[in-house]
Amino acid sequence: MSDSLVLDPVDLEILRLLQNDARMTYRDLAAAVGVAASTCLDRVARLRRGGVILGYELRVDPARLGRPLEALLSVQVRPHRKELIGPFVERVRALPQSRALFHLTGPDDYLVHVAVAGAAGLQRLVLEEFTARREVARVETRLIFQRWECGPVLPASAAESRSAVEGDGVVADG
Amino acid sequence: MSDSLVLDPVDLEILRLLQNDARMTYRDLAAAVGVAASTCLDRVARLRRGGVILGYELRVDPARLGRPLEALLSVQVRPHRKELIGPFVERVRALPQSRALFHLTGPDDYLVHVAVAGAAGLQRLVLEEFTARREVARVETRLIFQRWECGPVLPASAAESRSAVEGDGVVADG
DNA sequence: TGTGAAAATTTCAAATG
DNA sequence: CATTTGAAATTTTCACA
Repeated sequence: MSDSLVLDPVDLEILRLLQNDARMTYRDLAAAVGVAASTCLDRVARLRRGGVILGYELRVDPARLGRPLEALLSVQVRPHRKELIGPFVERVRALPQSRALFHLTGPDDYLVHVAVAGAAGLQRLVLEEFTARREVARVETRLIFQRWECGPVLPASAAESRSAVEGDGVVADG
Repeated sequence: MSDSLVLDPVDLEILRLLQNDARMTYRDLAAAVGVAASTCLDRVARLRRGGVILGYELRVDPARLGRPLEALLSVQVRPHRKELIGPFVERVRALPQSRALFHLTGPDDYLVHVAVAGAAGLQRLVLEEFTARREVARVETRLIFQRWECGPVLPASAAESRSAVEGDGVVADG
């Protein structure tokens, strides 16, 4: 858990490949990266100990499990006090429809990603589990038409972090 | 890819366990579920062929990769035509800061989940990659204070799908 | 679906540069 | 001192009962 964990090109390539397919064998990983399998094992163990790798997840299709409709619920929790938000968070996390929960800046404090069987199930969820609660002041429901995954998470480059108003021009695309 | 894939209790338990730890061995899985390892292998292969299991993901900590700040960008794409949104989607997906992209109902068409090095990097990203684009009419930025994972995705029960206004009472919590 | 054996992989201790 | 080698332990995988 040390905060300074130096990642060399081998680590980065391992992370890139494993984010593409987490079940790649150490043997294949080693061949792709150009080191021995045991070195891959060491590196992955170090990345795990260092907190870079948090775990291995199974990606499932909610639609195939009878949840073809996904939505994002923006929820405003009224008196935003610890005594209320603690139970609220735990209750939302325990809902079988919940996939993820975010605490955000802005007027809508929480965002809940849910997967449901259909519009009726969504209505029921919003009315019974959110609107009906005293601590919930407002719920805004938006359906997810489509979702795209993006590339692997890689270390931020120096250029990404530079301020937009200093350094080289802001919108100079010529 | 057949649409009707019957999932028995063994399948469900395998899905539940694998969503908890996708690297569980078939041997351990078999012991936990109470069937032979080869049966687990068969079931997982069937679930994969059936499209229930989409893949295996590595969960990494963006903060450990120099991206301690995450945000959600609500983006309104102005003339919402195919010729514009195709390139927009692909450009956003290719950004190293992007983690996920959603097409939503509502006034803000797209939601982009990003991970950046800090406020300066976020400002630069919003100004240069979104606001500066002709097709982007509006961007609203909300920071993610915290994120919680929820339980595994499991099949929707009949009760979940029932309409809220028919059947047994709506808010009868007595 | 289970059994058991073969193939492949993971994992580790000792050797290497 | 990280990396590789090579072999042992474990796991995956498959043919057949």
